[in-house]
Order: sequence, then structure tokens, then C-alpha cells
Amino acid sequence: MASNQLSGSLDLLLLSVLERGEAHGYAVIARLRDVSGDAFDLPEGTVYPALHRLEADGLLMSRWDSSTGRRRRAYSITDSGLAALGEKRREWKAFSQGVQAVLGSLSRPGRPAQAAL
Amino acid sequence: MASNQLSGSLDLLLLSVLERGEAHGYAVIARLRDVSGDAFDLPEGTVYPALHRLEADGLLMSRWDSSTGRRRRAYSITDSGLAALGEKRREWKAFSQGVQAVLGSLSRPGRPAQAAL
DNA sequence: CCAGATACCTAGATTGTCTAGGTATGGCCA
DNA sequence: TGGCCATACCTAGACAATCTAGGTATCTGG
Repeated sequence: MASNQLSGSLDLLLLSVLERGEAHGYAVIARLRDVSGDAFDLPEGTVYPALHRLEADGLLMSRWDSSTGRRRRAYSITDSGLAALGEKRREWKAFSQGVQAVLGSLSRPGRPAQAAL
Repeated sequence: MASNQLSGSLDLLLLSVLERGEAHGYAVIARLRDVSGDAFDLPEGTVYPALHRLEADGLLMSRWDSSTGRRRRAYSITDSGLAALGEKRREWKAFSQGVQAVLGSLSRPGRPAQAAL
């Protein structure tokens, strides 16, 4: 995916990772990179503000964790977050099926001329 | 899809529709609405500027069509546009597979706690 | 004759993501 | 022990994409 275009599904990705359990920002980034096979290598400047926003919206909550010596902010998903995740999953499904429908029904090299005039 | 978030695949959708053959803006909108089962009902203020941009980038070309009495600008895809469409299709595939990977591998209700700390 | 669908357009608001900076600590190796 | 790199966090502002909200004009059906 060359240069990143997260598009609008960043929240979906973050909430999905955190559905699994508590994680801190840096780990979320690494997780997304690994699971997606390097498709998503998100800049910190994208992820941290998004986590803050999701927390401000009540979809995540956080605590400071000093157990490892190094200071980390550990995020976990709230009930609202789980609900929002469900909704965003539905939206993603509708969206990707919509794209698929357009690609599938129109992009096959049918008769090339005078389609929709 | 509640309130629209085309996100970054607008070009892909427009080029896909026009791959089939010449069409004017209003028809492109209708086509997307129909094919996607109402998932995509794009505002004109989104589509017209996008068509202009794609033409300025050389991916589309247009001509005025007065054959129906009503004035219409008919767009068709160029060779560059076809090449760009191929590329955007690859990008979409990588992106949606990436999302799918994240949803699939992480969103199943596995062990819930202490995932990535 | 009028309403509503067709058909086009643009300026500016809004929003999301990224760039580009910054700080600080821990671990490793020379 | 000193230095470097990875880890870990943060923010301001740039930039780009999409949408809102207006506008014009023509054709069609009732």
C-alpha cells in the first residue's frame, strides 16, 4: 500500500486490536504491522491522537503502567467501545461489499462502449 | 453506511464505473447508487470536483454532448486512467485484505486479557 | 403552468491523517 | 562508562479528501 491512506477505518483497526485486551500505543502499532503483513505501518502521529480521541469519546480507557520500569499508557476497550466496534464492523462490511459490487459488476471487460449515457 | 465516508477509494469507484464506457456525472452517481445497493449515494459536490481532478490528472477525458437536448459532459477513461485503475485496484485489495486480517485474527473472542503489553 | 427530476457548477467548512518536530528511559555493546 | 538505538510518549500545524450548501438552467409530466 505504498503511502498510507487509512481512509476512515483507523478506529475500527484500533478497537479491533484492543478488543483482544489491554495494550499500549507502541504495541498497538507493532501489532497492526505484524498482523497485516506490513500493510499497515502507522505513524505514531496518527495513532496517539486517535487513541486520545477514542478515550475522550469513552470508547477506550487508559491507565499508566510502570511495572516494566518504562512508563507506558495501557489502553483497554470499554463497553461503549465494544458497541462502537460492532457498529464499525457492520459499516466496514457494507462499505467493502459496496466496493466489491462496483468492482465486480463493472470492472470486468464487458462491452466497452456506451455504458451509462 | 449511515453518513458517507468514502475515505480514499472514490477514484477507484469512479474509474471503475467509467471503465465500462463513457458516462456523464449524474449517471455515474446513479450507477454507483444502483450497483452498490444504495451503499454509495454520493453528493454531487463530491463527484463533480473529483471528475475534474481526474481529468486534470489525465486519467479521464471529457466532451460536451448535446445530442439529447440537455447539456451533458461525457467522461471516458484514458490509457493512463486504465493504468491508474489497475494500481488502485491492487491498493484496494491490499488494504481490504489488511483490514480483514486485523478483524479476523484479532476480533475473535479469544483469551480476552493481556494481549500485547 | 408548475414541481420535480435532471444536469451542471463552486466556495468554503470540516475532518482525518500525516509530517515533523520534540522529550525521556532502558538495554546493549564496545 | 559512554554512546547509540529501540522503546515510548507527545503535539502543532500542514495537507488532502470529502461534504455542505449554496447557485443556475433545462426538460418532463401532471
